[in-house]
Amino acid sequence: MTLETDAKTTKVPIRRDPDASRQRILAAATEMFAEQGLDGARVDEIADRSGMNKRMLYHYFGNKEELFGAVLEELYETICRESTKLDLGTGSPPEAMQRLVDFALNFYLDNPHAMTLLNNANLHKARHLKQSGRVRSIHEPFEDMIKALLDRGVANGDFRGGLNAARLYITIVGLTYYYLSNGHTLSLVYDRNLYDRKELRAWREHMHDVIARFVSADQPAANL
Amino acid sequence: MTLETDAKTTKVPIRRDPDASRQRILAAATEMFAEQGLDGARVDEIADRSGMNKRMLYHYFGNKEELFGAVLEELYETICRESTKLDLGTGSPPEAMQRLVDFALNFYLDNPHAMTLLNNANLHKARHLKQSGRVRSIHEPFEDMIKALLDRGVANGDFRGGLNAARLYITIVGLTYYYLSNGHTLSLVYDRNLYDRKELRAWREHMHDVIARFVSADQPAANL
DNA sequence: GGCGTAAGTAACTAAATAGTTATTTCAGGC
DNA sequence: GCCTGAAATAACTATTTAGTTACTTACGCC
Repeated sequence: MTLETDAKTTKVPIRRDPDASRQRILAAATEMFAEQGLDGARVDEIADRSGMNKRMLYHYFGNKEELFGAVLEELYETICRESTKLDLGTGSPPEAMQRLVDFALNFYLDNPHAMTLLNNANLHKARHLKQSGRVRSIHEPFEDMIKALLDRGVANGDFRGGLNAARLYITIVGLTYYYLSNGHTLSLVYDRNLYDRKELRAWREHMHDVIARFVSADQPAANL
Repeated sequence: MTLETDAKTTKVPIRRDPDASRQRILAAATEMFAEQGLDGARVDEIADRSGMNKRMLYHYFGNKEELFGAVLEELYETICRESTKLDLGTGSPPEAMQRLVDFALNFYLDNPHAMTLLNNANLHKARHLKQSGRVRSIHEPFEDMIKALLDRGVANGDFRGGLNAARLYITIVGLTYYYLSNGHTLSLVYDRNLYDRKELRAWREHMHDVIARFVSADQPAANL
């Protein structure tokens, strides 16, 4: 960063920056926990990767478990921040629904960390997140956005009525998440690489198809 | 104590049973790995729980990683064994498809271990299964069964053509798996317990609905 | 019945690992 | 300028952990 003019001194003064230090630790921890899981991750390596002293990790976060909690909370914030960029109020409802599907798939493609982190959170029955309490409020606006889209689609005659926003969302993310998170074992079973471009493109189209048919008020385009 | 034939005085002879010993270790390991993950599980505790000496674990399985591999392989065998019990050749195609969906959901409900084990396998990019090679052959008959069902449904006029068996299967398991595996964080987000009977029943119906609409040749009846 | 091998045991070890202690260094308010 | 508390460091420790060693005990085969 910015350098002082005193190059002649024997000791290079250490520029302090608490916020940046905290953030660097959090970033290194996110990476490590995602790669190795909560128990597989090593505190010493997190410290090394962040370029910070291990003691600082305890200074800012208390202990390994709380650090993991902080990582998860930040993850939910990221999910929320990205989610609200989506404007589902414009375009035709079916087209907006496609954008919602694309958003979910793109998000987890761009944030591969997210899945292993969430898997670990669930392995521990989400106890690291239960303390937070913020999770719910973080999700709410997103939920409302989907509800509004469904209402708009029904009013429009594109979507059928009685659809549940939460179930729709779990469906979309489920299709994304399982494919990507279990892609290694699935690739083994099906003897091909589910992560390559062609396979991913096919899966995206498949998801569009499944969701379109699910919400559609009438026979989905196929062959009528 | 000069009596020599008394069983309880000197020593109780230990009955040996290699197969049973191996199996007990494997069962204890399955439990532990499922609860705590590969890195969270402790070799000493696996030994304790199985009632065996830790040395036996190394005798039968080599080391912790290979033991984990053995657990995963056994899991795939279980999945295969259960799968082939399904007879999708009888009943109407839509009814058989419903049974397939129920099978997936029931399997993961009855084998909660399976999901955390598979999550761990994927966290380590399935490297523990790559050695096995049996995985693919284990899956094949199941794949064929689904293909046959799809063909039957198309011939029947119930299902549309051009459906891909692998994608259908991934879709069904994805809907099951994500809901159950990430139920803890989802329950937090939606502020209700997704594992209770009512929620589970609703999700089962939702899955039937999604799949029925996906495979249907025509407009699926509104509330089948 | 005795003999070789596999099953089983207890106690050990070397390396890791989460968390601490004691101490120094900087930044900003007065 | 200087003083206080937060930021940072290096070296340490008490445990834990996967894996071993050296040994004993039962089973099956001739």
